[in-house]
Formats: sequence, C-alpha cells, structure tokens
Amino acid sequence: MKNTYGKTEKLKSKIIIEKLFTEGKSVSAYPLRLVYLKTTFEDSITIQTGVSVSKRNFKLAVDRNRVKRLLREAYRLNKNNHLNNITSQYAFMILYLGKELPSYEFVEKKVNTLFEKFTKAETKNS
RNA sequence: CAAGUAAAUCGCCUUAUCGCUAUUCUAUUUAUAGAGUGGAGGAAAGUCCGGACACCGUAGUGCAACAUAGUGGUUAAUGGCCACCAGUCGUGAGAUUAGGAAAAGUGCAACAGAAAGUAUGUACAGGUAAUGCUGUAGUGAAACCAGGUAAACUCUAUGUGGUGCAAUGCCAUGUAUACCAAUGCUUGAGGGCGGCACGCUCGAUUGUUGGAGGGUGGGCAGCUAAAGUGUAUUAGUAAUAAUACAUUCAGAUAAAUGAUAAGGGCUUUUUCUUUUUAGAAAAAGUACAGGAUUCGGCUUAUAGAUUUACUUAAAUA
Repeated sequence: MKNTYGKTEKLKSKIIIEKLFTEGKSVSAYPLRLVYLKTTFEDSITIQTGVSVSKRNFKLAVDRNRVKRLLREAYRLNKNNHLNNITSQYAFMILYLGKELPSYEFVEKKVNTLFEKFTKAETKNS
C-alpha cells in the first residue's frame, strides 16, 4: 500500500456521512476526534476517510483549508502504520475541534495517538 | 536633502522527497500504472450597484415604495468612470461635496431682542372721534406682501417586473393517486401578479390547505474562448474607442493547487569593524487573504518594496 490519498479513498457519499454521524462510534485525542463506522462500499476500497473543520472555530476559509490539508497530510503519511491489517470496510471522519492553527508536527503526533486508540477499541470489540 | 501630494506596479524565490486535481498519450488485467502538460487573487473577500445568461404568463393602470439629482462626455450597462464649472478645506501639489426647488404646503430656529408671528412693548415725533394708525430709535443674519433651513417632511424630474446556476434542461434510482382533519366544485377553494386596489387570467375524474408519514438526496449538460489577455499605433485633455499582431490562461463538488527539509532574498533591532559609504554576526518578522455561472465597477483588508509626475508657507541645515 502506497502513501496515497486519492479520489477513491475520500468519503463523499452524503448518505454514509449522515449515517456515520448518527450511528458511528468515536475516539478522541484532543483536539482531534475520529468518528468511525463499519459499513460496506460498492468499490473494493477498505477505508474511506473524510476531514472536517468547523466554521465556528475557523472563520476564514484560508485557515480551514490549512487545517484540513494538515489533517489529510498526516493521515496520508501515517495510515499504513495503523490500518494495514484491517479486513472489514470502514468509514472515517476526522474532526478538528481546536480553535488555533496547529503545526504539522503536532497534528501528526495526535493522528498517531488517535489511531492507536482506534485499533485498541476495535480489537477489544472483535 | 527632508516633509508631503497624486497616479501606477509588484507583493517572496530555488532545490530535493512524498502527495492532490484536470487533461493528453502509451500499456494492459478496463480501472490502474507510467510519462507529458495546465492548476487561486489584487482584492478570489463584502455581496453594495450595473450587465450577460436562464426561467417565471412579453410582466396592464393607479397608488405606494426605493434609488438618483450642476453641465457635458463615456460605456453592454450603472447610482461607476472622465472632463469642466461652483462651494468648502489646505501655504501648496491637491482633497472633498449631503451642488434640483423655499412665491405649493407643513415644521424648525442658539444668542440678542418686547416680539422670529395668529406678536405689536418702551421713548420721541406725526395723525385720528378713537385705536400700533404712521415714522424713527433700539436687538439681530433676518422685524411682515420679507428672509434662513430640503445629511426636516415635502415638491419636481428621471429610472426600477420578479427570482437567481440550489436558475434551467436531460438521464438514472425510488415511492403513497394510500391515511387523518378542514374546506371547495361555475353562487368559484386556491393559485398566477413581487406591497395594496382595480383589471386580466388559470382552475377541480389525480381540487386546495394543514397534519402525520414514504421515496430520492446520484450523474450529465449549463461550465468556462470571453464586453478575454498582452504589445504597438491612431483619435481624444481624459474616461474610452478603433485598427494590427500575438496568445489560450483553474474548473473542484465533504470541494484540488499541499506537506516536510535545506538554502537564498527582503525588512527591523542589537552588537562589532570603519573617517564615512559600507561590511560581518545574531535574533525576530515576511502581510491581507482561497475560486464555485460569468463580466464591469464600488467598498473594505493588506507586512514590505519599486517607479513616475508634482508641491513646499514657517522652522532647521
């Protein structure tokens, strides 16, 4: 698996997103929160991931874009460390709950702890 | 030189690694790989004006509402822009304007003054049967057939149909012409028509409104070659227009243009060297801000840098 984050890996379907927020479980590592749900996709992709930043916390579009880019980048570079062994299909949504612009280093660290928590929670369940 | 005024321009760069998006070519396992080429702004912002484009029935009359307000020009169009005149501010270069009408009406008016209008006081003079009946003095910008004020109502002139690409057209998927309540069928419910009235018009075999509920919530077109951009010449004081040549320059949709590392610019501060110009080192900073149908303006935000034209009374050198 390469360090890519292309079109097919992005979570786009409105139905799944709605379902994700109503039925999904979550783990958090402040200021990040991961909402996830076991679903089935039509494509052969195992995981689809989206990224979201509240308009309330970041008024300017420039800042929102910046945070989303950082989150995507951290996910792209670190997903193989955590998600290679997953067999069933998942929908992910990563939320940024903070109010200040973070540095990349910080985001990367938090994403790693976030996925560690996630794998722990899921292995316990199954 | 310094301090200013106006106009215009730019607004970080390079390399490496890992990525994103559109598209072209090649290969095949037909959705993946490889290679190539595009990929945010001067304001993309606010959504304040005006157009293009699309639909609503080519959209009537009156009232209301809103906008504009010297003269001329410019444009697809404007409430924008340009030129000139006038007022105000500044030594000046320039800046700025709320620049139509007070003999249509209503309202308002500091200080002074008896009084600023349904008022007539005081002193003196004149006059009468009698009386602020007449004149002068006094206050004030203004004292009665008079003025001021329209960033007060108002009047006048001119203009404005509405809704916005979530418009609109098509394809796919899927369902409920079911249930409950109210009301109506030519003696007309309700809609079209924007705020009201008139007027016009559609209208019931599946009517209309409300309740509760079911389904979709995907894709394609619209969607980027245009009042386009650059250069030059000509006309014009200018806004702008015409001609010639060159050029193709984002199309995403939980929404692409990024991340990391290294180096270099630029600015400021401190320290050191030097007669000065300047040089070296360290630290900090490097703005405002992200397309969403599109174009022309306006408004607001913006670290820092550059260019051109012009001004300077007083003070200082």
